[in-house]
Amino acid sequence: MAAEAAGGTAAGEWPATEAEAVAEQERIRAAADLTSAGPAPGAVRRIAGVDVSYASSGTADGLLVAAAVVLDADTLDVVEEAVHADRARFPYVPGLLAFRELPPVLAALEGLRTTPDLVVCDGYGVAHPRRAGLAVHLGVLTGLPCFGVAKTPFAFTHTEPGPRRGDTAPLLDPRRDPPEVVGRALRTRPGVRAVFVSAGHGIGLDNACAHTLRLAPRHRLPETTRRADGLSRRVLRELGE
DNA sequence: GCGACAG
DNA sequence: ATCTTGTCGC
Repeated sequence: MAAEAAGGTAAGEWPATEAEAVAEQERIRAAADLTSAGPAPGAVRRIAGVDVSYASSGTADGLLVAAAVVLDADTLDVVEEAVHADRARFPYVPGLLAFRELPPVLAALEGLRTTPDLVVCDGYGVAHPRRAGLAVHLGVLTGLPCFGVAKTPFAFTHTEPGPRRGDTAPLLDPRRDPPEVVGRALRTRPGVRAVFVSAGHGIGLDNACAHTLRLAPRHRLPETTRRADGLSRRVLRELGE
Protein backbone atom coordinates (compact mmCIF):
# COMPACT_ATOMS: atom_id res chain seq x y z
CA MET A 1 0.00 0.00 0.00
CA ALA A 2 1.47 3.35 -1.01
CA ALA A 3 2.03 6.14 1.46
CA GLU A 4 -0.26 9.04 0.69
CA ALA A 5 -0.17 11.20 3.76
CA ALA A 6 -2.66 14.04 3.78
CA GLY A 7 -2.27 17.35 5.50
CA GLY A 8 1.49 17.82 5.50
CA THR A 9 2.41 15.58 8.41
CA ALA A 10 5.77 14.09 7.51
CA ALA A 11 7.69 11.63 9.62
CA GLY A 12 10.29 14.28 10.32
CA GLU A 13 7.86 16.47 12.20
CA TRP A 14 6.44 13.78 14.46
CA PRO A 15 5.84 15.43 17.87
CA ALA A 16 8.45 14.91 20.56
CA THR A 17 6.57 16.48 23.48
CA GLU A 18 3.03 16.29 24.81
CA ALA A 19 2.41 19.93 23.99
CA GLU A 20 3.41 19.40 20.38
CA ALA A 21 1.26 16.28 20.20
CA VAL A 22 -1.81 18.12 21.47
CA ALA A 23 -1.25 20.88 18.92
CA GLU A 24 -0.92 18.29 16.19
CA GLN A 25 -4.24 16.73 17.22
CA GLU A 26 -6.00 20.04 16.63
CA ARG A 27 -4.75 19.98 13.05
CA ILE A 28 -5.72 16.34 12.61
CA ARG A 29 -9.23 16.98 13.83
CA ALA A 30 -9.61 19.92 11.48
CA ALA A 31 -8.49 17.78 8.53
CA ALA A 32 -10.76 14.83 9.34
CA ASP A 33 -13.93 13.93 7.47
CA LEU A 34 -16.44 13.58 10.29
CA THR A 35 -19.59 13.95 8.22
CA SER A 36 -19.52 11.30 5.47
CA ALA A 37 -21.71 8.25 5.97
CA GLY A 38 -18.90 6.29 4.34
CA PRO A 39 -18.97 2.79 2.89
CA ALA A 40 -21.67 0.41 4.09
CA PRO A 41 -21.06 -3.34 4.39
CA GLY A 42 -21.32 -4.66 0.85
CA ALA A 43 -19.58 -1.59 -0.56
CA VAL A 44 -16.16 -2.78 0.57
CA ARG A 45 -14.10 -5.80 -0.48
CA ARG A 46 -11.04 -5.62 1.75
CA ILE A 47 -10.94 -4.55 5.37
CA ALA A 48 -7.70 -4.10 7.30
CA GLY A 49 -7.19 -4.50 11.04
CA VAL A 50 -4.19 -3.00 12.84
CA ASP A 51 -2.76 -3.58 16.32
CA VAL A 52 0.47 -3.27 18.30
CA SER A 53 2.10 -5.59 20.86
CA TYR A 54 4.79 -4.56 23.33
CA ALA A 55 7.66 -6.42 24.97
CA SER A 56 7.28 -6.87 28.71
CA SER A 57 10.67 -5.95 30.11
CA GLY A 58 14.38 -6.75 30.31
CA THR A 59 16.74 -6.21 27.39
CA ALA A 60 13.83 -6.27 24.98
CA ASP A 61 12.36 -3.27 26.73
CA GLY A 62 10.83 -0.78 24.32
CA LEU A 63 10.48 -3.37 21.56
CA LEU A 64 7.14 -3.42 19.81
CA VAL A 65 5.54 -5.10 16.82
CA ALA A 66 2.76 -3.61 14.71
CA ALA A 67 0.61 -5.79 12.48
CA ALA A 68 -1.74 -5.04 9.60
CA VAL A 69 -4.04 -7.82 8.40
CA VAL A 70 -6.33 -7.54 5.39
CA LEU A 71 -9.51 -9.63 5.40
CA ASP A 72 -11.99 -10.43 2.66
CA ALA A 73 -15.09 -8.52 3.72
CA ASP A 74 -17.44 -11.37 2.85
CA THR A 75 -15.62 -14.51 3.97
CA LEU A 76 -13.42 -12.87 6.65
CA ASP A 77 -10.53 -14.90 5.26
CA VAL A 78 -7.05 -13.41 5.54
CA VAL A 79 -5.98 -11.87 2.24
CA GLU A 80 -2.63 -10.40 3.26
CA GLU A 81 -0.50 -9.70 6.33
CA ALA A 82 2.36 -7.33 7.15
CA VAL A 83 4.31 -6.55 10.32
CA HIS A 84 6.80 -3.95 11.47
CA ALA A 85 9.12 -4.26 14.48
CA ASP A 86 10.40 -1.08 16.11
CA ARG A 87 11.05 0.64 19.41
CA ALA A 88 8.57 2.86 21.23
CA ARG A 89 9.27 6.51 20.44
CA PHE A 90 6.55 8.03 22.59
CA PRO A 91 5.28 7.04 26.07
CA TYR A 92 1.73 5.90 26.69
CA VAL A 93 -0.24 8.96 27.66
CA PRO A 94 -4.06 8.69 27.80
CA GLY A 95 -5.32 10.83 24.97
CA LEU A 96 -2.05 10.61 23.03
CA LEU A 97 -2.02 6.92 22.15
CA ALA A 98 -1.77 7.66 18.44
CA PHE A 99 1.70 9.12 18.81
CA ARG A 100 2.91 5.88 20.33
CA GLU A 101 1.21 3.43 17.99
CA LEU A 102 0.86 5.10 14.61
CA PRO A 103 4.49 5.18 13.44
CA PRO A 104 4.82 1.37 13.48
CA VAL A 105 1.24 0.92 12.28
CA LEU A 106 1.85 3.16 9.26
CA ALA A 107 5.01 1.21 8.49
CA ALA A 108 3.12 -2.07 8.64
CA LEU A 109 0.39 -0.71 6.35
CA GLU A 110 3.01 0.39 3.85
CA GLY A 111 4.28 -3.16 3.78
CA LEU A 112 1.00 -4.32 2.25
CA ARG A 113 0.69 -4.85 -1.50
CA THR A 114 -3.07 -4.51 -1.14
CA THR A 115 -4.77 -1.21 -0.39
CA PRO A 116 -7.70 -1.85 1.96
CA ASP A 117 -11.07 -0.14 1.44
CA LEU A 118 -11.50 0.35 5.18
CA VAL A 119 -9.35 0.17 8.33
CA VAL A 120 -10.43 -0.88 11.83
CA CYS A 121 -8.44 0.35 14.82
CA ASP A 122 -8.08 -1.15 18.28
CA GLY A 123 -9.11 1.97 20.22
CA TYR A 124 -11.13 5.12 19.65
CA GLY A 125 -11.87 7.59 16.88
CA VAL A 126 -13.86 10.71 17.74
CA ALA A 127 -14.49 9.38 21.25
CA HIS A 128 -11.54 11.43 22.44
CA PRO A 129 -11.00 14.64 24.43
CA ARG A 130 -10.13 16.54 21.25
CA ARG A 131 -12.04 14.29 18.83
CA ALA A 132 -8.71 13.08 17.49
CA GLY A 133 -8.33 9.48 18.62
CA LEU A 134 -6.34 6.74 16.93
CA ALA A 135 -8.88 6.08 14.15
CA VAL A 136 -9.31 9.76 13.26
CA HIS A 137 -5.55 10.22 13.14
CA LEU A 138 -4.88 7.12 11.05
CA GLY A 139 -7.71 7.98 8.68
CA VAL A 140 -6.35 11.46 8.05
CA LEU A 141 -2.79 10.23 7.52
CA THR A 142 -3.77 7.45 5.10
CA GLY A 143 -6.84 8.99 3.50
CA LEU A 144 -8.68 5.70 4.08
CA PRO A 145 -12.06 5.32 5.80
CA CYS A 146 -11.27 4.35 9.39
CA PHE A 147 -13.12 3.70 12.65
CA GLY A 148 -12.31 2.39 16.10
CA VAL A 149 -13.51 -0.49 18.28
CA ALA A 150 -12.34 -0.24 21.90
CA LYS A 151 -12.63 -2.71 24.76
CA THR A 152 -13.17 -0.25 27.61
CA PRO A 153 -15.19 2.99 28.02
CA PHE A 154 -12.15 5.24 28.60
CA ALA A 155 -13.43 8.50 30.09
CA PHE A 156 -16.93 8.14 28.65
CA THR A 157 -20.25 7.05 30.09
CA HIS A 158 -23.06 4.83 28.87
CA THR A 159 -26.02 2.84 30.00
CA GLU A 160 -25.92 -0.92 29.58
CA PRO A 161 -27.04 -2.04 26.10
CA GLY A 162 -29.73 -4.73 25.82
CA PRO A 163 -28.69 -8.39 26.09
CA ARG A 164 -29.00 -9.35 22.44
CA ARG A 165 -26.40 -9.23 19.69
CA GLY A 166 -26.74 -5.87 17.96
CA ASP A 167 -28.20 -4.03 20.96
CA THR A 168 -26.64 -0.62 21.57
CA ALA A 169 -26.49 2.33 23.93
CA PRO A 170 -25.06 5.81 23.26
CA LEU A 171 -21.51 6.49 24.44
CA LEU A 172 -21.41 9.97 25.95
CA ASP A 173 -18.72 12.50 26.69
CA PRO A 174 -19.83 13.80 30.12
CA ARG A 175 -17.31 16.62 30.01
CA ARG A 176 -19.29 18.56 27.42
CA ASP A 177 -22.16 20.72 28.57
CA PRO A 178 -24.91 19.04 26.80
CA PRO A 179 -23.23 15.59 27.08
CA GLU A 180 -22.21 14.73 23.55
CA VAL A 181 -22.69 11.40 21.76
CA VAL A 182 -19.23 10.28 20.69
CA GLY A 183 -19.84 6.64 19.93
CA ARG A 184 -21.89 3.58 20.75
CA ALA A 185 -21.64 0.69 23.18
CA LEU A 186 -22.41 -2.35 21.01
CA ARG A 187 -23.25 -5.89 22.10
CA THR A 188 -21.64 -8.26 19.60
CA ARG A 189 -22.47 -11.41 21.60
CA PRO A 190 -25.13 -12.28 24.16
CA GLY A 191 -23.84 -12.49 27.69
CA VAL A 192 -20.58 -10.75 26.86
CA ARG A 193 -19.42 -7.22 27.65
CA ALA A 194 -20.15 -4.63 25.00
CA VAL A 195 -17.47 -3.11 22.76
CA PHE A 196 -17.22 0.63 22.13
CA VAL A 197 -17.44 1.84 18.55
CA SER A 198 -16.65 5.33 17.34
CA ALA A 199 -16.26 6.94 13.93
CA GLY A 200 -12.84 7.95 12.72
CA HIS A 201 -12.45 9.44 9.26
CA GLY A 202 -14.66 9.07 6.22
CA ILE A 203 -17.23 6.80 7.86
CA GLY A 204 -20.14 7.43 10.21
CA LEU A 205 -21.19 5.67 13.37
CA ASP A 206 -24.03 3.70 11.78
CA ASN A 207 -21.81 2.10 9.16
CA ALA A 208 -19.01 1.60 11.66
CA CYS A 209 -21.37 -0.39 13.90
CA ALA A 210 -22.74 -2.35 10.94
CA HIS A 211 -19.22 -3.35 9.92
CA THR A 212 -18.33 -4.25 13.49
CA LEU A 213 -21.27 -6.64 13.73
CA ARG A 214 -20.38 -8.32 10.45
CA LEU A 215 -16.75 -8.61 11.51
CA ALA A 216 -17.73 -10.20 14.83
CA PRO A 217 -20.06 -13.11 13.97
CA ARG A 218 -18.90 -15.29 16.86
CA HIS A 219 -16.52 -13.40 19.08
CA ARG A 220 -16.71 -10.25 21.15
CA LEU A 221 -14.10 -8.41 19.08
CA PRO A 222 -14.02 -8.01 15.28
CA GLU A 223 -11.89 -10.52 13.36
CA THR A 224 -9.74 -7.66 12.09
CA THR A 225 -8.61 -6.86 15.63
CA ARG A 226 -8.28 -10.50 16.64
CA ARG A 227 -6.10 -11.30 13.62
CA ALA A 228 -3.90 -8.25 13.99
CA ASP A 229 -3.51 -8.85 17.72
CA GLY A 230 -2.64 -12.50 17.21
CA LEU A 231 -0.09 -11.75 14.51
CA SER A 232 1.66 -8.89 16.33
CA ARG A 233 1.82 -10.96 19.50
CA ARG A 234 3.18 -14.02 17.70
CA VAL A 235 5.90 -12.08 15.89
CA LEU A 236 6.93 -10.26 19.06
CA ARG A 237 7.28 -13.62 20.76
CA GLU A 238 9.34 -15.03 17.91
CA LEU A 239 11.71 -12.06 18.20
CA GLY A 240 12.49 -13.14 21.74
CA GLU A 241 10.99 -12.13 25.05
C1' DG B 1 -4.31 19.79 43.73
C1' DC B 2 -5.44 14.62 43.10
C1' DG B 3 -7.34 10.90 40.67
C1' DA B 4 -9.14 8.76 36.16
C1' DC B 5 -7.77 7.48 31.91
C1' DA B 6 -8.01 3.96 24.62
C1' DG B 7 -3.46 0.66 24.39
C1' DA C 1 -0.19 -2.98 26.78
C1' DT C 2 1.93 -6.77 30.08
C1' DC C 3 2.47 -9.87 34.48
C1' DT C 4 -0.27 -14.92 35.21
C1' DT C 5 -3.06 -21.32 36.45
C1' DG C 6 -6.48 -23.58 36.06
C1' DT C 7 -10.98 -24.06 34.62
C1' DC C 8 -15.65 -23.83 32.52
C1' DG C 9 -17.83 -24.06 27.99
C1' DC C 10 -18.81 -24.12 22.85
